[in-house]
Amino acid sequence: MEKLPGRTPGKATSFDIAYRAGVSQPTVSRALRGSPQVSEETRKRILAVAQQLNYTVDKNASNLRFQHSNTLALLIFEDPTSDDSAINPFFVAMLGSVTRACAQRGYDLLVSFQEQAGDWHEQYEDSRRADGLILLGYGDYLQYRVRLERLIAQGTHFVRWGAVEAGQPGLSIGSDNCQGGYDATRHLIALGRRQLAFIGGASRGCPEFLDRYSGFQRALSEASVAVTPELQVDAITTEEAGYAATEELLRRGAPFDAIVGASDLIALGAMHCLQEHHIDVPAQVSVVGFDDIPAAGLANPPLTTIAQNTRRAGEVLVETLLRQIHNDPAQGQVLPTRLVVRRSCGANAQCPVPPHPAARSASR
Amino acid sequence: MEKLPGRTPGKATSFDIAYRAGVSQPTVSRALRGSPQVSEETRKRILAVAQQLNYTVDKNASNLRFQHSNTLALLIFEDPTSDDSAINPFFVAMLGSVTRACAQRGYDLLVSFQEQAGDWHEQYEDSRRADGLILLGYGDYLQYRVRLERLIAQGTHFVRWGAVEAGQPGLSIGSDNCQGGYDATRHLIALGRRQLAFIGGASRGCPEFLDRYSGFQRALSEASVAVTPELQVDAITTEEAGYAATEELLRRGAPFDAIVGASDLIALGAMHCLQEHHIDVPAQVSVVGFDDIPAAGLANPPLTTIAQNTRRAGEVLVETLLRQIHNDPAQGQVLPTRLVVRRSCGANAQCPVPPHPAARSASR
DNA sequence: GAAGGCTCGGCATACGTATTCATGCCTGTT
DNA sequence: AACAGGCATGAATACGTATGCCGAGCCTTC
Repeated sequence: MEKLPGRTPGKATSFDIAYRAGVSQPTVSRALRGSPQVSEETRKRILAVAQQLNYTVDKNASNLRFQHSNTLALLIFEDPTSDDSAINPFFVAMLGSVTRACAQRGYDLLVSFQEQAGDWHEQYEDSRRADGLILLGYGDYLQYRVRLERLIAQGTHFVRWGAVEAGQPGLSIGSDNCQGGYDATRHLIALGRRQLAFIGGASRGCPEFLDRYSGFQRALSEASVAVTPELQVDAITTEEAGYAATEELLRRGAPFDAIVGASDLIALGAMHCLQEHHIDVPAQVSVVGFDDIPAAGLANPPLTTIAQNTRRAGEVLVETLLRQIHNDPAQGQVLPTRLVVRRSCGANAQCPVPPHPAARSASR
Repeated sequence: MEKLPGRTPGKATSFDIAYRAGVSQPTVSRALRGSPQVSEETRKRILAVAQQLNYTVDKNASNLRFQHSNTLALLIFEDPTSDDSAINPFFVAMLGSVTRACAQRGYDLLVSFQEQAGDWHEQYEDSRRADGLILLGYGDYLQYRVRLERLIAQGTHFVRWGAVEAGQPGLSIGSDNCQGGYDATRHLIALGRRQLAFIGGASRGCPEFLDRYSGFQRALSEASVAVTPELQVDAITTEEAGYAATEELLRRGAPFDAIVGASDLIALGAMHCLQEHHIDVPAQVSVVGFDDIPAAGLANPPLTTIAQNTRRAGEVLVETLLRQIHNDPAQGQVLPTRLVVRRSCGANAQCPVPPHPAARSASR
């Protein structure tokens, strides 16, 4: 069945090029893919025609032939906030980083928000649609464990962002949350704070928060500072939760001179609550967060925080996933964090309030 | 060529299902797609086998057959900031909204950041990879005009987010920037401010900013307030630029009691600069932004701003694009904005400082 | 001068799905 | 009883690309 010579109304195919260039379709394919089997002269002729016709390879056909999609899928698991603008800023940074890492390697990126209630059926579809999956979620993965094992049983390639734990199915990439929590706490202790509160998940399931808390604990015990149970409050990672948790803290009445937030959103909420109660940050209470989201630097005072290396994280996630896809040896990785000192902790104080090392108590 | 009965190591195909169910491949396809031509009994048998084998339709083959991809592409044009975390938060909200709108309609979403220097070649590829394109960019599109016209000539379906202007190639969806600028300015005037500064693009090319500025101008002239050239400063939409522009404003020495920022990032930068110079917001200077990014509500004081309806925007973008793809009549749209009053303007002041209507001058 | 190697390009085919056309069976009607 | 007609399904094919295999020239070499 020979292709008609007339300019097809739709997109040009390799048959159209072949006809115009006076060669066969396979030769066109070979020429465009740079096969050495095609003479330079023929190749040039074909390329000229292809350019003239604005030809591009049909990805669907190409993918079908190659049996892969040249696409990765980023699945973002998030609590159903119902408000679009409330996407966790940290995820956003990851999204940007993953996108660029994919582009660098010539992969397309499919993005999908997985409402927690969402049927995992989509994942299966995605698994045919993409060569591999990147799972991004702050929350605890325990509820997804069944899904993960199903993915593995199905032979789907995937990597997971989150706490790196033994016994978790699949490969995990994550920040060193424990060390981060430790660094943040040590910094506060070095500034003379002795009554430290921790907001966000001393007892909740989210593994990242647990790790950060354990770093917090370690720093305290190393400095021989007592851990006060009244100064531990749970919170999910929203500003509102941080605000509410801080009110709870104030209600309890135990004095504190520093707050470690398990995330920046929590820390920002805490800062607002304190300011609302006319408690000066950092003069009376130091605040430190975790993540280094954009809003952290924009806050007043700018928030001291533990930065996660999102750029590197995206690269490692993509690279690890690709190794897995290509059946190269791959393994989980723990990424270092970095303390970013701004003003909310009381160090670097360009504001008129010097960081007095003396212990303070929170006034109501 | 009959498919071998053995369990193929890779993914199950419709032939595998057919063999197990004792029917032919076309019947499987028909059954799964819900064709009335297949008897209920046969359908049930086929569905059972399909489920048992974890079968899903191969999207590449399906798309090839259907001649479409069931996928939309979101192209984000952004100044090369080199820092991933610096993705414009407004775009992020749009991304979330577009993602959900796509998911609702059963479309996949491909996301790609187009560095300004990036070769538009990618777009062509995308155009085969996706059924349509959503173009998202704050900047001025003039430099892309050639590209846009090329897209049209190529018959590519696309919609553009941005200022809705006559003469722009293609369909545009955008907020009513002019009205937004007007509302923000009127609000400040109603609060008694009379020396209003505008930061961000009175003269630059970005059409959105120009529209916002023209609304600013209209509000001033309606209230018979003079427009002071010394109080207009250009800035791109980053916090640093807003900060720098405000310093320039202070350097010029002309008194002002309010600042309209062409975007929230600019307004936040301005606020920081003022606070750095010990100028109280809102007591001495009111500040209003535009976009209502998450950081606006988190700032101190919380930023009064003009909110764009990102949720609706995503829906309209997707819907319009799909209409275009299906050759239904479609047209550009202007979306209403909404004034969100927080504290940075001086209204709603729960802080001890009442909004004195008396004119103030900025101290250095 | 003939044989072998090398270069280049065409033929056939496969990837997995969805539709058009053809076929056989069953039912109902005169 | 014979035929029309509807119904369920199978056979064939198309979507566009990429590659194994083979054949046709051409050059080299003894």
